[in-house]
Amino acid sequence: MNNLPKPTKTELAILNIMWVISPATVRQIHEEIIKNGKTSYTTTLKMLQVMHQKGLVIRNSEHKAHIYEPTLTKKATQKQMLEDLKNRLFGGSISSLVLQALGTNDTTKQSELDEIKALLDKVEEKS
Amino acid sequence: MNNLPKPTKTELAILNIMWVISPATVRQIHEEIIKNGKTSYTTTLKMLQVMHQKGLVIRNSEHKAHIYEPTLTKKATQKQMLEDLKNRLFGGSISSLVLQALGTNDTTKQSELDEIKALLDKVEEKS
DNA sequence: TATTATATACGAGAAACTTCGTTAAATCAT
DNA sequence: ATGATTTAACGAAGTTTCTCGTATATAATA
Repeated sequence: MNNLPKPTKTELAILNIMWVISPATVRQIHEEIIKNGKTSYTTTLKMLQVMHQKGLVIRNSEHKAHIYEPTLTKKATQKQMLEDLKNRLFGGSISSLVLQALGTNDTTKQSELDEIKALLDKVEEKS
Repeated sequence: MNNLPKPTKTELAILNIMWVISPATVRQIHEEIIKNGKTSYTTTLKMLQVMHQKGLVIRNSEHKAHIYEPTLTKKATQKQMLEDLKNRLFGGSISSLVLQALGTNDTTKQSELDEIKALLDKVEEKS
């Protein structure tokens, strides 16, 4: 169980960058951000300060340029947000969510299908 | 392709009620809402007015008490929000999302597993 | 050491979301 | 018809989220 708030839209965009390049300075993160659109450096800085305040990222302040890192892994965040969506829109049923997800999609690779099947078998064994 | 904004947290809570009892008046929807927590009637009314403004609900104003209904079905909204989550947190890969969802969960019913498998086979045939 | 560059902190404004009170109109009951 | 009830409309205040400028401190460099 984690206690952290769900990241907002903008926070999630920043986390996505951090999961690739962190640990990183604000400058490094900001360089990535401005590849898709204008933003001030101080905007990025403020976002990270707020995220730190919320506990979404941890930081090392030993040096002048602080080093930031996500508190949760990408996988843990995926789990958290799937859980949230499941509860708020799928009546708490993960299989309902999965069914809808599979039904929606029409371009799943064979290798991925196999992976899903394998996982299904594993889940099945446990019951 | 639909053009509607993603419903906010509170809007989604209202939509969940409407998918069960709509078409419905503000009063009817509000009665459901106050079953879990206090809210003023005018708050519910305002939410519905804003949702109508955004196109999330349609309404019939022939009578004094307007009749509201969601614009999209629950299924269409599920699809929309899964699509959004997929793009923002799963690099656009639905199978990655499904794998994570199945891995997270440990209480899937056998009947649901069978349903998922059947759907997988169907998806597979199309390739 | 003095100047310049780079970083953090902070506050304030803009924008989106949520809540609620007041007003006025329509409907109902007496 | 008159008064009470129910409803919609509206504006405004409270919250959260996002953006940015200014001030200040630290580090680099000339």
